[in-house]
Amino acid sequence: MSVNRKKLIIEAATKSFSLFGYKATTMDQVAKIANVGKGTIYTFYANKEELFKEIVDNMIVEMEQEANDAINPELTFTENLHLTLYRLLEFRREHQLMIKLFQEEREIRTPAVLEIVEEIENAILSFIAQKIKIAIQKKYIKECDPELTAFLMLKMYITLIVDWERIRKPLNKEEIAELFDLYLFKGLSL
Amino acid sequence: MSVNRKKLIIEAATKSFSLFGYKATTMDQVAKIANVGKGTIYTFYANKEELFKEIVDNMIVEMEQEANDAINPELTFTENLHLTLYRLLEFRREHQLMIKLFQEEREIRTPAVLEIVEEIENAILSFIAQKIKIAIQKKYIKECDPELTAFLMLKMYITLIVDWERIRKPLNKEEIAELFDLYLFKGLSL
DNA sequence: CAATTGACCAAATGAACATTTCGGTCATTA
DNA sequence: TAATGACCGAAATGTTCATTTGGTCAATTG
Repeated sequence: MSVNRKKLIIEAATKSFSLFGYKATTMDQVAKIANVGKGTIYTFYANKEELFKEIVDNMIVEMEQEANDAINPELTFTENLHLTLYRLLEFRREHQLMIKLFQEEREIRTPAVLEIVEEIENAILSFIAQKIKIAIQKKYIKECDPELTAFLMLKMYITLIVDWERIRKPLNKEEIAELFDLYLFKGLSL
Repeated sequence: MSVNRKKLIIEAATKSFSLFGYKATTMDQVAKIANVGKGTIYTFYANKEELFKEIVDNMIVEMEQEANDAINPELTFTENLHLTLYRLLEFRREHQLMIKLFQEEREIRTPAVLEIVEEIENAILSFIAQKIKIAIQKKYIKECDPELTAFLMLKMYITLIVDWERIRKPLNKEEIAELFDLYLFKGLSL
């Protein structure tokens, strides 16, 4: 074997999906970028969707590493949670593939992309839920449903960062941290 | 004047928009239901969109009455807030026009409907923001940005009722009240 | 004469058909 | 035996044309 063709294909596919999204990426294109015959792709992956899934799964693994790296054991749970979520959202903003996918999800609604975006959301959710479970065990926070809490946290974060930006001026890192802390942890009641 | 033609037109249009949505409602249809010449509609409204706006504005007024009726001065601010939001969401679920509009917003994306749905959301938001301002003044809750808080509350409520229902079993009225109270008012910190 | 009407028009819509694109196969090749 | 790219059919896309529909206005009505 002269070169690792599978690796070439993965690299080419990652590049193309990131640049053009799922729908606009053709198998011919991937084959061409990878300098590989189109049929070769089908010796490794049964179809376009499977190839896509491989690329996205790689990305999810990277995301989890990214998130874990953000955690600093010397800081409080709240601070760490915020750092982690923020890192994930920054990651999303930076990461070409992520951006293309979320765009494609709302604009084009390709079924394969809808499915995958849901998978990504689930990966993020179970990651957060995991951390919440530990926090409850260690009595850092009140007793609560970890999954529902994770869900609410993610939605709230997205609301603060993405949705609010659409109608008012965007909030910076510190403001978001403060608000997140006020609303979810301290609570509004006096 | 034998009959109030404007009233006939409003009733016919309300019926048709509620039943078929904005796009699927034709001016011929409205004229026919109202037993009125099509041209007569144009003596009262410049175009279809204006007629639509009249109908929706009526609905918003009804919604505000509905919400205000839900308020019971003997209950706490938190309880009242919950009752109000819940009533609004129930209202939305019950009200034909509201349902059709929200459907049309995500499925057909008629520009006129997108605009109007935004207007409805704004009406709800300023209503909540109003109540929050009073609550801050009266020291019922902590100092905070009323608009952002209203925005977050609405999104959180929708998350709990609509979004969560899509992935897990739906929450009932009491559960939602409890969660809303836990997360937003009491806070998670110990 | 003021209010009302519906035939009429231009623009938007969508059905039907033609054309192109693209995922996936497989006979051929190295 | 691994790799390839010409080829196939289905699905997406583009095109044409008949129908629908928002809006106008001359005729009509009371």
